Amino acid sequence: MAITVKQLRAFTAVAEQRNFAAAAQSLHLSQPALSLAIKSLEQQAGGRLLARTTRSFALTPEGEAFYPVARRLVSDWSFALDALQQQFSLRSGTLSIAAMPSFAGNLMPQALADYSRRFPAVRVTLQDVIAEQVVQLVSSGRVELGITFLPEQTEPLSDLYIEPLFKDRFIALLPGDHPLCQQAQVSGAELAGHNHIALQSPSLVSRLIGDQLNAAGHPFNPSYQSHQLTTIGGMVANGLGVSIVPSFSATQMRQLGCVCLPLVAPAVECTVGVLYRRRAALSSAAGAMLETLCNTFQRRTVPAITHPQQPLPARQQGERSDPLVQSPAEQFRLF
Amino acid sequence: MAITVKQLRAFTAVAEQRNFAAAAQSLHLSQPALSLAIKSLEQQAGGRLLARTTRSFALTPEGEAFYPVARRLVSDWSFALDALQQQFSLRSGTLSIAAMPSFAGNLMPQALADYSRRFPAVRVTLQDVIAEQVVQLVSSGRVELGITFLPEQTEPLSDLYIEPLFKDRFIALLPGDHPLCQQAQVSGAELAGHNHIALQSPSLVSRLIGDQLNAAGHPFNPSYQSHQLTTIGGMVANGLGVSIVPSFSATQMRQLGCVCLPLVAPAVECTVGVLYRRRAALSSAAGAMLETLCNTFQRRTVPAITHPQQPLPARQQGERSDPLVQSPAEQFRLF
DNA sequence: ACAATTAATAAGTTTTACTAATAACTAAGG
DNA sequence: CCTTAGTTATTAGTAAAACTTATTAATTGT
Repeated sequence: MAITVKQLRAFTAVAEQRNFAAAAQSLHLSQPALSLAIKSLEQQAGGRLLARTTRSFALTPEGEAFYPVARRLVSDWSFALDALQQQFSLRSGTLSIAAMPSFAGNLMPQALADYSRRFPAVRVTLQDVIAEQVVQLVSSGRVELGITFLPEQTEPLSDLYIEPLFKDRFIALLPGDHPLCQQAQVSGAELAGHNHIALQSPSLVSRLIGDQLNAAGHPFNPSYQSHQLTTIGGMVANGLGVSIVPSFSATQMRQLGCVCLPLVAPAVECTVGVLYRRRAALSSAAGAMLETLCNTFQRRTVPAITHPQQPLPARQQGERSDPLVQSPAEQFRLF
Repeated sequence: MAITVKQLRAFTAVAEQRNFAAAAQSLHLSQPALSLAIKSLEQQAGGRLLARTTRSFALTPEGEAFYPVARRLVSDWSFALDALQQQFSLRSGTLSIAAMPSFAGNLMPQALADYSRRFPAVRVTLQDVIAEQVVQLVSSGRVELGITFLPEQTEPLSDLYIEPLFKDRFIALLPGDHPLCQQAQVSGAELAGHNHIALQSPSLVSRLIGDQLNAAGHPFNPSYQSHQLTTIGGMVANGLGVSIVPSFSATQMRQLGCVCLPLVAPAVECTVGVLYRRRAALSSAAGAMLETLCNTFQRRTVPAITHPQQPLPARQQGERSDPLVQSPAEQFRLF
């Protein structure tokens, strides 16, 4: 027993059309239903809004005063709820994500292209920041998704969820004129004698590399550091030293004049994954991006993941079957 | 199947209390009902708003974005409908009425006092204008009620409704030192030889007076005219002539120094009534004023009305039994 | 006064909303 | 790892409401 949206719609329709039967039709209602709706509205309001007889029609002074108010209420209502539905159906909205620079520059574009082709109305903000900041941005809630290397075990990822994408095998970066370039691959031992150029250290990535090299008995003491992948590429290309970088930056590195060779003994590997706070709390826009990332990268070369991983069901844009259900197997927590 | 106000209230309550059971209680609902309301809201919106598990609670990004919107919608809704109910229950609102000056100055105050005692929150605007303008203001809709003398028959009152209040017998106005003042009453014949001072002429009132005097065989040719009753009183008091005015201005006239005597042979009578456009189209504020006027004046001295007239049922302020019903006998149309 | 038009009412059915009871799920504690 | 406590979801049954068709009442123009 409260005034409903339907009743206000009924009122505005009748006030506009000045005729119950016509208004009822435009509301897809029978005329008696409309009569009852108006009657109920008037009872709850405490007085008449429509001065109606069978042959004449007018608004009461109260009705006259209330009509624009009702119109406004109804239109605000529709507008707000349309906007909400639009957000869910990805016909609008914004998405903030963060990715480590190597990924943002080399792999992200193809996922972004796919995504924005499917959801052209969603505005995407991509921040390329170093791995540590990716984690920070996600856990502080300033971005919804973060893409970075996943620490192998028991790292301070607090209560973030992860979605592994693929395991990347790092590659050795050599100057074009370096003797090792003649080989088909390079070992940790062969790199040991050279100057190492690393991304800023201490950092997640350089620690990952260092750990794995050290575990194999090779020292890792970078001589130079840079924040930018392109700088590293340039330094290596100009003979300042060698470096170890993710394989997916190979194209970029070759363009800078480096030679890229597989790194073996030890093979330095690291898993790239997506971070987020709570699976259920992802926006539709973020959920769709996560799905796009999985579709694009999870069935990649090395299906390296320890957990059995099945790709997300391809949730189509038009399909609205039941976006609320989600397969529980999709999600798991770190440690 | 549409999003309802109740659902949005449910959403805001849960979002605020972060707990279904508590929110359900504050909404006077059972917890399952609230669950269903939220579920239905989410289904119609197209996605989740609340990221809830049995142990954790959060808003999804969409829910976070929608919460202030929902709050606003709900509060606008409540505000607008409260205002409407207030208007009907006469706890706010405005009322515009017009009355001819003699009534506005002499009788209206007591009705106004009663009204504003009962409905102190209603703002009343009273225009005192000549009879013709009263009719104009009512029929143009610029005031809701008009109080004036009613033309006896078939006058151009277009489609206005009337509520007769009482029949007033006009009185003769004489200078204090006039020989006729010694009499208990004055006849038309006795006034015939004197200068007549009338309200502006041609006007409804002076024509009414003239018609009735002429019908009795007495000439009526006013020598002076004035727009103001007080001016007429002053002129009569100073011996410029005699006049015929409504009896209810007697007090005012005596204060100005005139002598008031009953006018007989012919007794000039005219009915004072309330005009309005459509009974059903009266605002609550106007309806209450009409009722007040009837209560105050209809059971007065001369119950002169031709139509059988029963006073309006005293509709009390607090009583809200059924303000929509109205006894059909209360209303009738002129011609 | 009658016919035509329009709103209100009545009766019956379908749909919706609610409650109580129960199940399912999550996180904490043993 | 299992249990327990606390919380939400589901189910089933019932009460209420909203809707539709058919009918009645009322008003205005002829």
